[in-house]
Amino acid sequence: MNEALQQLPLRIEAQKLEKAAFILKAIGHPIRLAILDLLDQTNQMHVSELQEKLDIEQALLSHHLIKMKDKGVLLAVKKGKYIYYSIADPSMIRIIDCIAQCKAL
Amino acid sequence: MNEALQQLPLRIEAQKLEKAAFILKAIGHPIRLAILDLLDQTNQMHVSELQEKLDIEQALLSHHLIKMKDKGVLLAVKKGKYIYYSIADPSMIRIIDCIAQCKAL
DNA sequence: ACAAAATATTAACATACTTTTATATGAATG
DNA sequence: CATTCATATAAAAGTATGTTAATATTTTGT
Repeated sequence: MNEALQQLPLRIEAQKLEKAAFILKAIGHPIRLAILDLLDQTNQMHVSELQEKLDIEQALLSHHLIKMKDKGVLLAVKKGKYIYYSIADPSMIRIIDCIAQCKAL
Repeated sequence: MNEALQQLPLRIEAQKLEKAAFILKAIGHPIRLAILDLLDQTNQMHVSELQEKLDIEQALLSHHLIKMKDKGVLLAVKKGKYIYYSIADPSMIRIIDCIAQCKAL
């Protein structure tokens, strides 16, 4: 990203812009938003539970979960057979709430 | 997107998920967030003003503006020589504020 | 140890996004 | 009316993303 953005009269600093864009890109997909919505409600769920709710291919769900985990959006904790996913950062929920309440959508 | 999502116990309905994802994808880029930040502060700006602030290629800026306009994020009004862009929906600003204030970023 | 269940990994493909360079359009001005 | 300024469009190239299908890994129960 452009260096010059560093000295701009933006309310959001360049580094934050990068991070925000990174997060938005990481969650900007219907399946991912659905996952976040479910995890926000239930605190945590394992993959099979999510798969049942979402009714999508196992590999596809796994892919989305891992991508979000890799990008720091989700946490994964293995408990025996299952892997429980949860939302990494509570402030993430505010973005989701914001979307959920956004009348424009 | 998966039909079955329609009957899910999600707080956010399937259609809203699609729209939200669409918007998030449309704004999930550092340059676009910077544009939104500037437009939010100034209400409206024409392309040259934005270009000066952002210091990026004219064609690149034009591309981002038009994409956001096509996706309903921005409005464009031609006044003689200039084209003024503004944020289409005020509730969009809440998402941006949310991002700006998000400590996690 | 074996089979089944839960999840990840890989490869392949299609599609979409970002950027650059070059060119076109249309409005304003001397 | 020719030029300059503001902006868009097009083409090309590189990169990233989403999806499917097939296979592998790990854990559990028998």
